[in-house]
Amino acid sequence: MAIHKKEEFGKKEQELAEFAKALSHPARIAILKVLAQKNECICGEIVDVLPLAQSTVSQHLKELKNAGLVSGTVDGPRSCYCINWKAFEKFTTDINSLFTNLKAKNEKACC
Amino acid sequence: MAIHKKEEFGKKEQELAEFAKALSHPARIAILKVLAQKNECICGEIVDVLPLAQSTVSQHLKELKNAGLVSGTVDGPRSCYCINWKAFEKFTTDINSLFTNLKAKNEKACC
DNA sequence: CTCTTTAATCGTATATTTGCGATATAAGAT
DNA sequence: ATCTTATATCGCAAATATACGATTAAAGAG
Repeated sequence: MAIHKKEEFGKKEQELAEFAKALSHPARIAILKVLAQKNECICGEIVDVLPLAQSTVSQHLKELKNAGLVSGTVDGPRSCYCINWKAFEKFTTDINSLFTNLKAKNEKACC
Repeated sequence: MAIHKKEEFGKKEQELAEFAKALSHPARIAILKVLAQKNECICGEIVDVLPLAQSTVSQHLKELKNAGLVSGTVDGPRSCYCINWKAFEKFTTDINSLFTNLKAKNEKACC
């Protein structure tokens, strides 16, 4: 039991869910916020700002990278990250295309 | 160890993360899609459409309800659910206010 | 009242996430 | 070559999430 059934849903649903999962932890939201504010893509400065160990932050960054929300390059002894704005736009667009345009049709909620 | 530290982040971050978590499973996305399409708020019809057991669907609905994305009322022997569009708007607005307006300032990504 | 239908909840197994310390890796500095 | 600095990765413990069957609860049908 408990074999996860995520694969049995539509591609769009899976994609959106993956994006959402990347945003589903306050630490990752906070990381994105830092990256958005500082234009020069930070790295270990994030560790200083967050209440988490270096290894944990590194893990969160990896997840954001895997989800495509962040890109990172090695810069000498340190790593440089920044937000992938395109992926962000895709995310909000996908949400809207799934729900918000349907909203127009039937605004009158029944409960 | 492994005491979760979600509380140590800002309120906004936590709120956004909670919304995102609710959307972080394809089953819940699929449920919202069904609710958005059928104007009359469905209940067990969702079970027929999804590849999941009744109890599992009920659990997912509960999570959506807890996150405020869905509202439900009892209607005789059955339950009636529908989307809370206001919460949805708040979600997309919050995402935008956190990131998208920052984007305008520094479009030129460095990596 | 009893039976059926519909949905929520409980108990449980398994999978995944979160978090940290320790270790490894990689590059610049001395 | 050695030492430092900056990150990533490994291994583990604890917490959560996912899924299901069984049971419970609640209301309409007979």
